Amino acid sequence: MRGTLNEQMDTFKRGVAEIIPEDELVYKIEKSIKTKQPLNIKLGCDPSKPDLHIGHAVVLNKLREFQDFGHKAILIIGDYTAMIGDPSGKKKTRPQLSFEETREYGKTYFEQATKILDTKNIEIRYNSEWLSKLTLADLLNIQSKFTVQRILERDDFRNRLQEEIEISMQELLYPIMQGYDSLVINSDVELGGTDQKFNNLIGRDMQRKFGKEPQVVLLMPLLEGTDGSEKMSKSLGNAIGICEPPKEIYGKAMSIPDNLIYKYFELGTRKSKKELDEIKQQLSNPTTNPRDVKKKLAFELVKLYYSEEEAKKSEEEFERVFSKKGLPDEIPEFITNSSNNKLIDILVNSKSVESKSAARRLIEQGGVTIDGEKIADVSYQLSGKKEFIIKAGKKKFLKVKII
RNA sequence: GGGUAGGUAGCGAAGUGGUUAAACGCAUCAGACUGUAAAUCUGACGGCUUAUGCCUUCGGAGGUUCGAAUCCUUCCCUACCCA
Repeated sequence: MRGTLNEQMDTFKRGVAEIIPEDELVYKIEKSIKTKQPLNIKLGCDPSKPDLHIGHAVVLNKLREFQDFGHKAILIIGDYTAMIGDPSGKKKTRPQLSFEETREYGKTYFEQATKILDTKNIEIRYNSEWLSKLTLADLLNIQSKFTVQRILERDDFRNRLQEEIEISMQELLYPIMQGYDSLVINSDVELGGTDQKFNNLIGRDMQRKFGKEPQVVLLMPLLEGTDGSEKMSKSLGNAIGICEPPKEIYGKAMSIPDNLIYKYFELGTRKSKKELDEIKQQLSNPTTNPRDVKKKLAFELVKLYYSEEEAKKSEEEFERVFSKKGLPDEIPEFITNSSNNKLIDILVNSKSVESKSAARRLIEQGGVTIDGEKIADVSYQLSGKKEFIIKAGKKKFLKVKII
């Protein structure tokens, strides 16, 4: 254990949306320092989508901070609950996963999460360990502590009720099961996004109803995706995955709207309070081009998940390809023979576009260049050389070799 | 069990016998402008050997019709109300 109460609280409060209740967290930390006992910090993980993005990283970063002060991270892989589907923020019922799938995804989750977490001070638990053993009588006993009204208070449910969108019985049970996890592992603090507030509070209730000291709920803001409006999520296509290639991370970070730069710094990186203040100041200075601050952000993110070297490379390529309209250093090759040298076919056969109609559209709209020259002729054929560089749309490059 | 309203392209939502590959909005893609921003403007947005041509699409299957997303039969699914 290390760190004073103030050091810990300062760190833990950074970037946080809500601590319920804060004075209990103070109490728990004081107790922990006095008894030299680390706190149990719970984080529930939904293994249904094993591609972690920097939205997930927000909470993982916070968990890492707790670890850095010596507290114990307990990752609950919700393999059992994933078979039900978490209704959080969803208007529709999620697809259910098989037991095998959730196990496999859980493993992937852990592998990716350790890009952020300290592997030493961590405990991984699958909630099937206890949930699968519950008898109907156990479940009835747990359920008897809660009322239908209490569960329906949740705004997801309320909204769906109002909008006449189905809610399945098992979804209703989801918060109960998740809350039960807290009881079993004796969590002192549960981390989550603000969308997890209800679930996490049920955990608090659960512990209290069973005579345990209730957990503190610490909620992190949700990070908007690259589109700047929706919450970051892979299915919305606005996520920056932490396992994506460095150039992708860099490029995607550059595409976020300016007003999110600070938030990304605050929630997505490990910058200190002082550094954050500097960034804030730079951004408010009218002579600063926000692009330059954004470049730092993009650099920082690549550095965080890869290395400084990769970050430099990504930055160089970004400048070359997009600022100077040059070529990336790796271009996929496509080899074709001279009897099939129609541009439109090459675009389709190399899977650069989805269909022939799409290829035609792209050409007609001026989105295709060959060796830097715009081609507007749909029936264009490559000839005269053995090698061509085709650019289709904004991001797709193709090196065509004719044999 | 009874009643009512529904199921249309990635999503939302028009259309209720023909000029409908299906209005409109969102999302997406491309172009212009740029900082691969954002905003804005323009265009595209089922597929095909580009054709004022063909094929596939309006929950599934069958039927009526010269012609169906639209009418009929049947099946499946959802919500709401009553019990």
